[in-house]
Amino acid sequence: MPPPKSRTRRTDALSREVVVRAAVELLDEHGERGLTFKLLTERLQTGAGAVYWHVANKDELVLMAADHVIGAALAALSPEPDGDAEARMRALALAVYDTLDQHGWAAPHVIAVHTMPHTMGLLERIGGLLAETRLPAGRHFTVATAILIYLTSVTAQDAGRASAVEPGVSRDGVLEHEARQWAALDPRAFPFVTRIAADLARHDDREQFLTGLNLLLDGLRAQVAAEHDS
Amino acid sequence: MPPPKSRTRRTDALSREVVVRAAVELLDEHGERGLTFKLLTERLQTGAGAVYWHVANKDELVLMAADHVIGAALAALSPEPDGDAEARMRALALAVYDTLDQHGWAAPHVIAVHTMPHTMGLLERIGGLLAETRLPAGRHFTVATAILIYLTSVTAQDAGRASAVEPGVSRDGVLEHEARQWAALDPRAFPFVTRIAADLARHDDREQFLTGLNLLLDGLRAQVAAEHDS
DNA sequence: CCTCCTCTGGAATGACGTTCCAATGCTCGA
DNA sequence: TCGAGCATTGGAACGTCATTCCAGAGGAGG
Repeated sequence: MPPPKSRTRRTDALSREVVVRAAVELLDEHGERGLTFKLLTERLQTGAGAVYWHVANKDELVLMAADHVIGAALAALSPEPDGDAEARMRALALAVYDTLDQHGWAAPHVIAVHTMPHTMGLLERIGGLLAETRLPAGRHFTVATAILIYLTSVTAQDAGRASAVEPGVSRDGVLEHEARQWAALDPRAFPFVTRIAADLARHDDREQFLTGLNLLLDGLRAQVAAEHDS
Repeated sequence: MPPPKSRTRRTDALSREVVVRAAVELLDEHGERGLTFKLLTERLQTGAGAVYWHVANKDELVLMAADHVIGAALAALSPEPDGDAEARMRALALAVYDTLDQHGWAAPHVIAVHTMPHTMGLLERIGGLLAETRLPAGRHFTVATAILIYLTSVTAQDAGRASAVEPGVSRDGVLEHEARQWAALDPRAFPFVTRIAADLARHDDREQFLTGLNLLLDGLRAQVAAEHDS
């Protein structure tokens, strides 16, 4: 135990890294709303001023925490799996999906700024796979960002449902309730929504993510083929 | 002018509708962070208690404001345009994109809950167009929600960049700064990102949205064709 | 040993969302 | 026409939070 009371320099030095890691822990435990400087300083056994010496403000802290999570996901993935570019794209996307699903607060922040180091690493991975296809280079930017956006935002959507309200209701509970609302609509005004209400209650988030991703990848393949024909 | 001072019932009655409309105004003017009950009660010439009589809390208010915006966008679109289902899908998506682009705060909330009345209206429109294609009914739910999610989340991304910091920097300024950061990376570690850095500065959000949407629609057409072959 | 400079802890501040409550006038039955 | 009850209002009060401020403590370098 380091000297406990005196207003002195600590041996277990504070640092950006330490603060961010503690923030990730608290975000995982309590969600974005539950991350407060009170909790953070308690866990770090320090005061607000010390934390503010290392990070500019709460926004920046959350941003760095989200980037930290993406970095961990990419690091855990390092050995490139086998298969063609499309299969590896799917594997990459699913790995990131699973990570963001575990850290429900992170997804909305991943693409908030384009210059977070690990977000750029993720985009680099996507782009590297894209470069293996015969998609014209002029479209690489658009397609890569479309995939990145789809990935992060669908996850944000799924995770938001999971952690919307703290305890009491499960993800399934929310879905069932929403599905009942859909089913109760007037079928003449809402023929489509009433028809698919059951699908909402039954669907699996991860599987649906994959279906949408396949839609994107099929579109990509179709565009490559069309380009090649003409 | 109604009686100005006495703590009395007003002739220009408060109502959910009035409160939500005022909230939309303030959100447009000051963004989500700038919407406070102080500003709201000042504009409505009332007190906090009166507002809380009509809405449960700030979260619900923002949700209703976002739904209000979607409702306005759908209403302005009512006459169905010509063309096949795919063309009309594009027109619908672009109209909603433009509306959400004008109300930068709204997009993240549109799909936060599946039971907002006008969100369901939007899904109904998408589904109606989907039903005209030969996509098997079993996939309608997944594809429709994939399109809805793409629509709202790309808009959220674009709008976030526009209104991230209040004044001082334009959308172009942010993009240019981000592009410079990309270009400054080590090309050996980030061959892809450095190569497309110029595209980031040059790209048009709306056009890119359309490209991604076309990717989805091409994928849809390819899947329909494949289904029909087998 | 003295002097910056880095880093720390906690007190103080101001803004905000939300709750509470006394007061008011409309509505409706008598 | 009158009174009771109820929907509605305005604002004061409260607790929480992010952020700022500051007085100091150690280490590094002269």
